Amino acid sequence: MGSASREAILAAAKRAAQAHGYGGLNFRDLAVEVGIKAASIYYHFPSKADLGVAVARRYWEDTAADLDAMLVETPDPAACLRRYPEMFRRSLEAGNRLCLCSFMAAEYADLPEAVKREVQAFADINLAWLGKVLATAAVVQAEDSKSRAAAIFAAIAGAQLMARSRADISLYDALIEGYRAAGLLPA
Amino acid sequence: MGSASREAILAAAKRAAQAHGYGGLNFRDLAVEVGIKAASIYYHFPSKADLGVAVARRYWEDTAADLDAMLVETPDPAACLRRYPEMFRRSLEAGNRLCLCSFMAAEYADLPEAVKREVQAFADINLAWLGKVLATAAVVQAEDSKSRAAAIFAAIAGAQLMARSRADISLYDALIEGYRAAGLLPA
DNA sequence: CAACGCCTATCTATCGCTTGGTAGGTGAGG
DNA sequence: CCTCACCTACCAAGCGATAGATAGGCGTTG
Repeated sequence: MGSASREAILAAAKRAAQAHGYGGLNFRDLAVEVGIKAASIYYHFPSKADLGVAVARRYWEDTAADLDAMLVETPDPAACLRRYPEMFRRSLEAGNRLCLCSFMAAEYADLPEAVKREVQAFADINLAWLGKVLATAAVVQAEDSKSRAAAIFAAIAGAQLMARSRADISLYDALIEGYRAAGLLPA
Repeated sequence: MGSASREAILAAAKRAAQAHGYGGLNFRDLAVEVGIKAASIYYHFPSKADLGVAVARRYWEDTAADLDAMLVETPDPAACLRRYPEMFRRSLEAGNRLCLCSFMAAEYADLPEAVKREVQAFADINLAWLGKVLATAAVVQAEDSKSRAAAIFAAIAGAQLMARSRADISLYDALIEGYRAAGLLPA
C-alpha cells in the first residue's frame, strides 16, 4: 500500500483532475509535479484509467471521512447542514477547483466506466449523508428527505460551477445564501 | 456569410461541444461528420479557437431567440417561468448533452479567453431573462429578482449535470420538481 | 466570343508536438 | 543476489495547423 511516491502521485493527480478533468490529466506534467519521470508512474498505476479510479476512490473515501468528522464536530444536524456548503467551497478556495462529480458530468461520454463508478460513489455518499442529516434535523418530512437531499446536492454543485466560471468565490456564497432565502436550504 | 458548409460545420461542432466539450472537439471527426476533409474547415474558421467562438456565439444567439419566442408564446410570466426548465431538458433529450455553460466551468482553466466571453454571454442572457420574468411575475420582491435568477440558473445547471452523469432524464424532472417543492421555483 | 485573372471551396500531404504506453536497463538496500 | 523503485529511450496514434495544388465559376477586357 501507499508508498510515499504513490501518495504523492495520487495527491498531484487529484489536484490536476479537479482543475482539468480526467482528460486534462497527463503523465508528463504529473511526473514533473511529483518529481519523478513519467514512465515511473506506471510502476504504481498500470494505466491512466487505473490512476483515475484510484484518485476517485480516494476522493470519496476522504469525503466520507470529512462528512463523518463534521457530524462529530457539529453534532446538531441543523448546524451541520449549515456547514455542508463549506465542503464545496474549499475546492474553490484551493485554486478555483471543481468537484470531481461535476467533471464526471462534463466528461461523461469519454470517461472509463470504472472511473464513473467511483465518482458516482462520491455522489451517493453525499446524498446519503444529506438525507440522513435532513431527516434527523427534521427540516423536511421523512419521506421527502431523499429528494430534498438530491435537490440540495445538485444545486450546490451548480453553485460551484457558476462560481468557477466567474472565478468568484463570493458568487458561490451569494448563491448559497440565495438557496437559503428561497427555502431550498434551511435559513 | 453562412454558406452551407459553414453552417454544417457550426451545427456539427455545436453537437460535439455539447457532448465532449471544447477540448473534446476535433477537426478530423468534425470533418467526417460534415463530409469534408479536416483541412477544409480552416477555410471557414481560421483556428479552433475561432470555431469555438463562433459556436458559442451562435449558441447564445439561438438561446436569446428561443427565450424571446417563449415569452411571446406564453405571455403569462408565471407560466413562462414554469416552462423555463424545458430549455435545459432539451439538450438532455438530444443525446444526453450538456449546456455549454457547464462545459465552460469544467474547462475553465484551458479555454481560450474569447470562447469564455461568448459562453458567459449565454449565462448573462439567461440571468437577464429570468430576472425580468421573476420581477414581472412578482414571485419575489423586485430587489431580490437578480439573486433569485442566479440561484435558479445555477440550480437548473446543477440538475442537468446530475441527470447527465446518471444518463437519466427522469432525474432531471425529479430535481426540478424538488426545487418547486422547496420553494426555489414557484410551485 | 474568348482568353485571362481571380475567387471559392475543396483536396493531398505533411509538419511539429503531445499523448498514453512499453521495453529494457540501473543502482540501492536487505 | 535479488527485488524494489526508478530510469532512459523509445513507439504509435492523435492533435492543431500549414503548404501547395486543383477544379470550377464569374466577370472583365481585348
